[in-house]
Amino acid sequence: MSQHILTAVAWPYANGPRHIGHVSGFGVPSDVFSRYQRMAGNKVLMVSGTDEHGTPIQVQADKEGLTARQLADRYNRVIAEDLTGLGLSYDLFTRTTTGNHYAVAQEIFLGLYKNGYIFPKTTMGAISPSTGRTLPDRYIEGTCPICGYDGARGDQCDNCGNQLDPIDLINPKSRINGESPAFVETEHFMLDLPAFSEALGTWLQSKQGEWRPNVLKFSLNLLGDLQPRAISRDLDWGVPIPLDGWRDRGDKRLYVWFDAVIGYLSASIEWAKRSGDPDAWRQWWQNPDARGYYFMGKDNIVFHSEIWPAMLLGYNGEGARGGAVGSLGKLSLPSEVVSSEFLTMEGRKFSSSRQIVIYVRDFLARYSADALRYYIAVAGPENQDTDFTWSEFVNRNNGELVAAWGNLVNRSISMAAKNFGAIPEAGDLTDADRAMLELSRNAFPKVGAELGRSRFKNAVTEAFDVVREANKYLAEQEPWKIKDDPERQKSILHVALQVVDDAKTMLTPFLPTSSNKIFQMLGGEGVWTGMPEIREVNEDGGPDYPVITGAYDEGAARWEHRPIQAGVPLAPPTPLFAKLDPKIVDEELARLGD
RNA sequence: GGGGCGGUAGCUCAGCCGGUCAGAGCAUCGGACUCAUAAUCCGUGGGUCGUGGGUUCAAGUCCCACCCGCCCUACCA
Repeated sequence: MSQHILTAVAWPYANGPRHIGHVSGFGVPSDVFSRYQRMAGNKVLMVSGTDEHGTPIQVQADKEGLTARQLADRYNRVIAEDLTGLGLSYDLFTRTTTGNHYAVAQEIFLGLYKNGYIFPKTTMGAISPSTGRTLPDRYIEGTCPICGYDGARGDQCDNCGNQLDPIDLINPKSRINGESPAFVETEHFMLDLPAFSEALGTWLQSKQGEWRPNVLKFSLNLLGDLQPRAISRDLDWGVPIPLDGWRDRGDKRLYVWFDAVIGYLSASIEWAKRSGDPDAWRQWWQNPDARGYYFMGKDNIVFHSEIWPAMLLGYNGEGARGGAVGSLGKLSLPSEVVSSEFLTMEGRKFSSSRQIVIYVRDFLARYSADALRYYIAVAGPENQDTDFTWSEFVNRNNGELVAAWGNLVNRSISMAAKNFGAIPEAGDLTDADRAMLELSRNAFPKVGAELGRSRFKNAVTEAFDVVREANKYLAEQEPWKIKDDPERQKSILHVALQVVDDAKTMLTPFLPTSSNKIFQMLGGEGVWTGMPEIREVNEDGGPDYPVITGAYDEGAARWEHRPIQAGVPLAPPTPLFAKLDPKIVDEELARLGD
């Protein structure tokens, strides 16, 4: 019954703090999913970390006079704090610059190499003459050979829209330092993706009807046109290539995406080591009954539905060339790739450089994590691009979180506390009482089913139906009017509090902080649902680094109706959610750049 | 250029295999109520479902073309 569920969450790139667009795609959905699965009794392993290699981090570090490692250290911590502040329940949120990650990435490379799925090839590529580093196409600009536009990038001309090869640009210049790029022959390792097209096709076909159709169609379509893909770069920042003659070279590293996707596995292994059972990760990666769910924004689909599965197939010896299973043993492919669309900001794309952005930490400094989590769950880019507006945020917060849900909790507990000082006993139940209780209990399987298939909007809507029904029930029963019949009053309030408790349970994946408070208000002892914490760790006495982890299994939260106990003392409640002054809309809009 | 997704009430969005699918929440307007953070409850108006064709007894729902937005297009991550 209990299943092992791997929640693999996209790795944020450590070149800046995260904004709410980032966390709406991978962060909140993956956490809602994981919290639900834990409550449903499954064994969840939720892993991620910061992705810290690659050219952009090196470039930014150079600009700031730091080493790449120093820059990565800074943003690794900032991002860990952002995600912890949101209450994202990672079992381990680590980073790609650990010795463990290097070792696992190299092991996967070697497994693929031994099976013949990685081969060397000499290609022409642009490098920066002064540093010898790969100059990615997008870092080169010049005059478009087709339309004559001056600001064309190496990969594409923004003016005429044509795709370009940087070697064809007239007067190519590096966008990093203005120098002319050198086009040189350079040897790289290629991942033989065409060798997996058949195996990938079979695998993807088996997901028909299970995955969100946009992800599946997109992925199937790519199969016809798979090309070998370079998985190394001319760069000194990254995971060394684990082959004789290459290992010690300062100028060749694995391509950042190749090592980043391996992070799901290396983080699982690191988690197992830290848990005291170094083999514990195998339950999620090698048990055929385990399920792996990968959460990301739509721009990452190809890496999770094509490249990472191909790497796993190759490591398992399951591509067209066959081969042996690697020394870690056979590894499971994703069960589902859950992709979000994009969030826009007041009708425009998020842009850090143009200040069209709201960073998670700034948001959390002024508003609560639950308010943001609720907004993302109910109005986020689950199936299509959606727009974040401050006025919509205030409306949702004040009208739904505060007025409908917060007020239901407040009015119910307040009335019971004032009149009885405790959870009252229920007497004889009327049809209306029973109907209310039944509606609430019946919502558990309905909301749970939606959560299990990552339909978060449907889930939160179903849960809120219970809230609305409860407000309606109170309006109809009018317990405040029947002071002369305390027994009837007790029954009504008992029912109301029971429904509050049920709704609190069903909203826990979305609103963990406030659900913990309600649990305590109703006399619960200990922790209801665990919250993440940052812990300083190291590897074999090396430098400390922060990880996110938590004791989520210690919480009492279960996905089930929990009878409340009559007689538990109740104190007058304090409001759960802050009502927002509509003036903040203009204040926040003034903070955005134009 | 090629591929994918989206374009549904003022706003944010649901609508799987074609036939109570023209919806929800908020906002508007009218009423009720006072336990509660002036919260809640009842009622109400509002959409030629991007445009133009087509298939069908029947189409937001299938097909074609076009327009707009977003993503990918393999050296951004």
